[in-house]
Amino acid sequence: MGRSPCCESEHMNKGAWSKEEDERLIAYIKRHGEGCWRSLPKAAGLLRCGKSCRLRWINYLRPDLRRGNFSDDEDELIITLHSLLGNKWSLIAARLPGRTDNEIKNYWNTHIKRKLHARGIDPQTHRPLDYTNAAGAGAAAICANANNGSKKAESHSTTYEELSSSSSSARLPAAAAKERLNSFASTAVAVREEEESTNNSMSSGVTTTTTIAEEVQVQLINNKNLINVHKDTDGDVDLDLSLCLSIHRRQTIIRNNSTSSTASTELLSSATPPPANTHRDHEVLLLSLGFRHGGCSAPAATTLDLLSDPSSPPISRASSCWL
DNA sequence: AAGCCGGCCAACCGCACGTGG
DNA sequence: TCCACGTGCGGTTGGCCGGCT
Repeated sequence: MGRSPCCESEHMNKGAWSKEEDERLIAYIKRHGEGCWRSLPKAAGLLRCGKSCRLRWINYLRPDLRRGNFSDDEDELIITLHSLLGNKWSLIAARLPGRTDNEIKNYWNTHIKRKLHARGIDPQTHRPLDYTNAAGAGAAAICANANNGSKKAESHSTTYEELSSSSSSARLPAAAAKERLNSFASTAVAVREEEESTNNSMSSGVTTTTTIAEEVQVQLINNKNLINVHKDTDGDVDLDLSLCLSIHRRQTIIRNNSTSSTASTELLSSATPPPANTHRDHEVLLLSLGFRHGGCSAPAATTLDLLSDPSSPPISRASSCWL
């Protein structure tokens, strides 16, 4: 069953790489760039499978790698990101320039786990060890789900009901989440107002449909996309993830250029549309907004609804896994 | 000095995903 | 829609090394 291994040939080298192999690989990639890993070994004259070459390059030979000990700041960042993302090492590595997923994974298993145990914290659940032991099946199920990123099939079935029916400490921090989202929506409005005040005429124009008072609706037409932030009169907030990504980028650009309105305008005009890999960008965006990952990935172009009260009717969308 | 043991980490393995035919 | 293929990801393995007895 399945495909035969890529390196089934008996004539392939395995195990540690020699200096000569490293040099060959580096020289080849310098000349031809990364990619086409399957055909690379033959072209580079290496008796290795493509996977092995890719791994060696990414984890060891890449020039932008940052070797050496992890700093305390990196430790804390890894712990924080792990509490948000679970064992999504590649996502965590993406937030630590120069570090690889493999390196972080190893570091987690050999250092940080012990460090957290010493602090009395369960490294999987990020809860106090005594609490974790007594938390019951509900919380355990959620934590297991949160740390089961690679086994995706069932995680999308997680419902608000399931989350809120588990132990009280595992319940959604609905009020806090709502507050964060409201804050983000307000900032989005501020961005719109700033754009209007600068009276810029960029091609990705801005249209306003309502006032800010009770109902906020921001529509930013960014190249081919429409950004929609909607705040109901009862305080619930909806926003389209793929599109608030653009808002987020605009915010960043504006912050970085707050001293020069001209520069802001120019940069805003060149703001890029959401990338192809929106799935991952949604996760990064939500993290940056302060949301906690609850076990599944945000699907592309979905809408995030936050309910103001845990007693509200359950939602069964995948997006409900963002807490 | 020799043997044992545990930590560390590079590398491997199997599976899932995205894409193109 | 299905399948094959290339690639990426997370879990696991195994060899090396240093400390301890």
